Amino acid sequence: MGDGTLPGVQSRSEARIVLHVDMDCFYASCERLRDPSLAGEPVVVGMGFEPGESHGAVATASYEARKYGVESAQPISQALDALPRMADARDDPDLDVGDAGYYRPVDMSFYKSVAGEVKAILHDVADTVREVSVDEAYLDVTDRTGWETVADGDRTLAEGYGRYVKQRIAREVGVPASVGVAPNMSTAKIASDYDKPDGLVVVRPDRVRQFLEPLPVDELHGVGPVTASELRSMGIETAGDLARADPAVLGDRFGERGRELYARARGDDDRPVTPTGRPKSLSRESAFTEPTTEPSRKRETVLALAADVADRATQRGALYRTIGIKVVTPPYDVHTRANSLPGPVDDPALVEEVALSLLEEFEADPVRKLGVRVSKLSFGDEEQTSLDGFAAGSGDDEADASTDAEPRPDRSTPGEERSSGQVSLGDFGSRDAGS
DNA sequence: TCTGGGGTCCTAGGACCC
DNA sequence: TCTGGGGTCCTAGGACCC
Repeated sequence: MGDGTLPGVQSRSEARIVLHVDMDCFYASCERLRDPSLAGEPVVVGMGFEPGESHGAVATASYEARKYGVESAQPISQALDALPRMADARDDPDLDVGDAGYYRPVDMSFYKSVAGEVKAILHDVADTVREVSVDEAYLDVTDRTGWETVADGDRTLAEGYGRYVKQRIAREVGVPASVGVAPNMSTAKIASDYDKPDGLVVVRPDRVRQFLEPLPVDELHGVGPVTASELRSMGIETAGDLARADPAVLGDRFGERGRELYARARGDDDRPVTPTGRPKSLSRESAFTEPTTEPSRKRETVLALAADVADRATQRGALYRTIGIKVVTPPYDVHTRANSLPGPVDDPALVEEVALSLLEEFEADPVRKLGVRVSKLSFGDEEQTSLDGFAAGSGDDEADASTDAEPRPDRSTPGEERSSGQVSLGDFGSRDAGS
């Protein structure tokens, strides 16, 4: 440990510097941004909070609301039991206004606009930014700062940089963030979570192992309830236990993931921070208030979801090669069905048709939730692996690189004459439809 | 925990090909 | 109808994450 105690000096290290930026209860913070009177109040944001709706779940709870036991993913009914609506508390003499909260419906487009301001800062402070979700990103700032300790002893330049990023977000956007700084992604992720909200946790390269050592396994990214309880049954409670376990045994038990977890627990993670990529799939789903058997309701729902997904794909310039559905039957059995096409298309009518035909199998089943998904996406500006000799512009395809907003202009009228310019679809879906 | 919505990655078995 | 191996694609399901 006797490194770099000289004033402002180099303990020269090749270690990377990765920041994980995690916005604190982001949706609630956004709500406070447009309604400052919510500052310091319990705020709950979720689906199903519109007047007249009674099912849905919590997307985000402010830390004040969490004190009452409100958690994200909690059913709305439970949240309301733990923390009544302010409006109800005012009307009801039995309820205490001091123990009530503010409920807001999710307003994604607003949150995205706030997130856009945050992202602009992130791209300004880092060369490489990987956005994981609307409220979370990894940054590689190796070239912008260093692991050198500064004069007063224990602090590093990297810590100052992390503080700077946090403060810029707070000052310029007005929302709090927690930042983790570490030599790799998995440790940075844990660090940002370590002192939420409004945290700044720095894990120097020489302290990674001791930082991870005492953490319960389920705080590792990638360890959920199933893996955690299996690990515990093996006597592995902490990251330290995991780091000392036999990697071969972990490999046998959990496959590739086991070996990966072992490495992460030891602080070994050399995944580079790669820029945010294209989506791999697009989906839309919705739940019924209660399970339904009615075939017509199911079909209508699937049609609406299909139209929605296809529309989003079109807007994002995505072509899809696989169309699938998801059917959740009571108690909570998830079934998926999918069909792949001979080549990528942008064809809303086909999404509806395929989704409906896949649904037929569940005609008689009670269903609590339905979803439609398109996957195997490709994008207009990518190199088009030309399908069965169709060669979308054989010879000179760099010419249409500019048409990325409208990848396949030939596809116009949904319904009639499909596959005019696209790959021929053959008798898609006739697999179980007979003939 | 009686469970919302949008994603990612991994695995396993089968079809099919050489 | 005993049988080899290697590779790819597809589908379904599972675990996990925010």
